[in-house]
Amino acid sequence: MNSRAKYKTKKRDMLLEYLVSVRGKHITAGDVCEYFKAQGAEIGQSTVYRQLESLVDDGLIGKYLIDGNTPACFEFIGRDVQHKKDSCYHCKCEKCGKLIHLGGDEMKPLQEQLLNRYGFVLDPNRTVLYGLCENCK
Amino acid sequence: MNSRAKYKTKKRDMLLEYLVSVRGKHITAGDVCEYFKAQGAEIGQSTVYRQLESLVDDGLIGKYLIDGNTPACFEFIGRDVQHKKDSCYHCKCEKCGKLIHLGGDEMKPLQEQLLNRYGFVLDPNRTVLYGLCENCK
DNA sequence: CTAAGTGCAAAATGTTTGCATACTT
DNA sequence: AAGTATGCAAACATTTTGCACTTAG
Repeated sequence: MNSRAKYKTKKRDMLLEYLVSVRGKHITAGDVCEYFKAQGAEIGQSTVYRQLESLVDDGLIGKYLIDGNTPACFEFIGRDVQHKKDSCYHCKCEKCGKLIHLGGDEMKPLQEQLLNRYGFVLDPNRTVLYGLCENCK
Repeated sequence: MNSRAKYKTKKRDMLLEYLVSVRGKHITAGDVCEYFKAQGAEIGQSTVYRQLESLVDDGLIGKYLIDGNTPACFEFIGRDVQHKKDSCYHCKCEKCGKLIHLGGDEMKPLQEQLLNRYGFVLDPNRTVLYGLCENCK
């Protein structure tokens, strides 16, 4: 939780580049390891975990927790503050596991209401809306 | 996800009773084990996990995830539909743990929007809005 | 040269599972 | 009696850590 990058390293760049290339998808630490292993350009798993954490701290990627039995997911956010503010709440179907990404605008009213009424600031990264999707309900 | 109780057992009752007695608090599987160990009335950890899961499936308790490095939390919800309706959604502060209970009306707009736009039905018992409270932000 | 990053293997953590035994109905 | 619950120990999966080595600045 306090691992800002100080050096610009090759592995870090590769990692970020990969996350950018799959922008919009949810990627686990395992996915990352697998991907690079397949490329022949292996990155040690400790490095993967440490750099992912660091990228989160630097605000370049987001970390999402869908449920307890699923590994943490990471996703490129962007470098521009604009985009960050709005990014990504998620709905998860309790039955089939389907994920729905929400645009920031969809949560904005609730966000503001909670702020005004309780002084509560919603955290997009930790908040998952559970329920049943179209097909499962 | 499919472990409804078929028998009424002593251990299950003890577990539920405990959850009721600490109603409003978030309890982990570890907390449960510890508590009963301290009582001398030990319950095996597999039983704790299995019964907690079963109680969730039966809708008597809720399961919440604070973050990836923290174990899953459980909390008594209630047996009566009445109470369920009222207890609805809640916000939890990631820092101090403070819980804010929301009235159903506060979530209604979002609920309806998700339904209309995605056919997604929110589950109040399973959904926790995480963020920072007034004092912690 | 110094501080930071890397990789390995080992540990820590939280949760699940196989199986023999005990309990509910 | 038949089916379920329990407890143990072992298995699992994910993530973290200690330490020697390498690399960036």
